[in-house]
Amino acid sequence: MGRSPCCEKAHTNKGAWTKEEDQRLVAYIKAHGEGCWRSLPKAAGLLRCGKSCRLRWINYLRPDLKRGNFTEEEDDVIIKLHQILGNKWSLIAGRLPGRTDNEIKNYWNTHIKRKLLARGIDPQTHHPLVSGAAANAPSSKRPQEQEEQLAAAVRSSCSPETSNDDSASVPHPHLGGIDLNLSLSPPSQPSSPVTAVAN
DNA sequence: AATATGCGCAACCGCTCCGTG
DNA sequence: ACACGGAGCGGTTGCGCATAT
Repeated sequence: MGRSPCCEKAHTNKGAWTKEEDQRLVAYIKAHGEGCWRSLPKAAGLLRCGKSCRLRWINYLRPDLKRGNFTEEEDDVIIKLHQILGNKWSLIAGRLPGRTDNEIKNYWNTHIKRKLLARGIDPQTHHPLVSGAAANAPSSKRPQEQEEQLAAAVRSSCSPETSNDDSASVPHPHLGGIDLNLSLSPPSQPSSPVTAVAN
């Protein structure tokens, strides 16, 4: 309904990023930090949409990214978290330092889905395929509810700081013994990621 | 060696959420 | 209380590479 586009499409590049564009973006964020994405491209001298810059930075250029293969342990964490959160990739990514939501989403769709299907498990419901997959998907909950559920799980079982009984060492029952450190924290620590860039 | 097919990753698109005036 | 704009998220697509035929 007449919503203004996020950028002037006629004057923006699309498709794969060039080395020069990457360098410009990195240099700008090093110097100024992650500010207003909408105005960043112009300020940085890039013919890109702000959203595109943000995505490129978060998914590829951020200095704290791990990259490389997922470990078995990470696989497991993703599966467990997906069981609780559903397709909330950003929340899942927040529990896996160095991994991005896009990366996890891709990994889920290409590897884990197949892995679960091979085990006879429905990747959406995490229930056995044979029984009618009419189970309620976890993603039907609102994000806030999910966070609250996670926080509650932490308080009741995973928080060594706040709990004063032995349950601190007992992970969430759904999590199969994995300590997920489900504290409510933003995916990427805002402690000046710019300064994390090696100079 | 050439071609076809499948797979994985990077990027785009559109929608929703959230903050601000 | 409402409208608007920006940021963030999830789904989907397209391209390039690897493998099979």
